[in-house]
Amino acid sequence: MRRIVTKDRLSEYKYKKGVEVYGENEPAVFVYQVKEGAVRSYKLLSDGRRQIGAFHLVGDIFGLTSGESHRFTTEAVVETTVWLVNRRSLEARVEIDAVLAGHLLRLTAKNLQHAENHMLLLGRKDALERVATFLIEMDRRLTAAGAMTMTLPMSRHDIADYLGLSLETVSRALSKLRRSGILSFIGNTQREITILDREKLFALDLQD
Amino acid sequence: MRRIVTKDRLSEYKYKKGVEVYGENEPAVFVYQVKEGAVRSYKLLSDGRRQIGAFHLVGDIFGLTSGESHRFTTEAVVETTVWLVNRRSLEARVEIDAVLAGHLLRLTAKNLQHAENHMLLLGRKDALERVATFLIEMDRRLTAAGAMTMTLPMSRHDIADYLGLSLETVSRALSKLRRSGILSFIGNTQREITILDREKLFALDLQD
DNA sequence: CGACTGCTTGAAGAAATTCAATTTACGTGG
DNA sequence: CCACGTAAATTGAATTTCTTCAAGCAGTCG
Repeated sequence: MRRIVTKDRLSEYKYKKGVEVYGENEPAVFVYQVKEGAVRSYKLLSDGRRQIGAFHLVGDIFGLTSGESHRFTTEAVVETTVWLVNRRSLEARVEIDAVLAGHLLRLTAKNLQHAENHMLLLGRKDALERVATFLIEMDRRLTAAGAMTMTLPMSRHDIADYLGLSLETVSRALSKLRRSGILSFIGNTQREITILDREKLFALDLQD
Repeated sequence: MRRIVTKDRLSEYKYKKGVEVYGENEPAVFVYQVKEGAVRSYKLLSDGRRQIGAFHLVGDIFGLTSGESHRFTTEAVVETTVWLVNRRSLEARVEIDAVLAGHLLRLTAKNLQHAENHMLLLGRKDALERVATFLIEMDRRLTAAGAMTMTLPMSRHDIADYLGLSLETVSRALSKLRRSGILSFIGNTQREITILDREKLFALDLQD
């Protein structure tokens, strides 16, 4: 796994399940990379409605912002270990290291691209399409090479708030995909999933 | 108005209403700035559903991407004049000009921030809240200082595809805001709007 | 073992979409 | 300059989709 700054002596930090890493509008002091676990980053409306903008999985860098403060709240989805780098020291290094500067720009651009695709999902896809897109994304990001199955770290509630749906609608969509033979739950948990028919799943995820 | 590269001899180009500037997945050759008019940038699903990710108004820079190709299609909303800069020459300049590099990074970060806020709108706000948020955004971006009224360049259909709604729902929300005395249409067009009660409008746009 | 959390499923309700009709504005050509 | 055809917007009614409310079940963790 590529770390943010390999030369640095990186601090490591552990967060228990559900614990906040940083809050929206807090000063951005550190940049983080997930060593183990998963993190959700979200915004809240004043009445409590929540929109998760992204899940950060093993290897992902998060907390990078060009402003002074964070624009999301982030929390550990499960027990999570992160590496962290002081933001100031990173910025200082950017001044002299053009390669690192390029890395950070491409990272921001990658985040932008994800957000752009997610706007299409949230604005124009129906519930089944959203869940299909989600499964394809997670399959790509957390199914080990050659493995048949993935273990979702997040709850139905988290998935719902990522997809702009209610948790019941997510559950119904997953049940529908299971009944139609596209996926199957493994063991006695509902978070271990095998994609049985990738063709059909891709067909539901209408290309843009 | 700050132009992309003031020292350059900038090319100018005109697009008639509805004409495409560039298509999604086309190689990114130019970076653009709106001199006059307005541009919409959008993604399509294969069955024609459209999600507009942003409107680019006078002064805005668009078409900047870190990849090789554009990730949106863009079209002139009305008769539009743009300045354009060759992307390669811009990148070459970035190598030596750290200030310009900083400008571009902050521009990408600004686009990201807009997308992040828009995800919250698309995922969690209801129709009236979306329209209120839209009006506040447009009021900020295109009401001249001191002016009481704004002229929207885009149709109800465009607004709908920006807000993830049907055009009828947008129309009904605007009518509701008019009936409740929050805004008023000027003249015989429905695109000139005066915000009569900013307080009430802001109250509908729940803070995050 | 038992409270609890997470998930599923059903039924009722709400919100937004679709279909449809009408009105109003707009541009073109006679 | 007016008439006509077209495009844009509004409004109502019917329908669809998703949400909310509710009940029940299973797995987990003290």
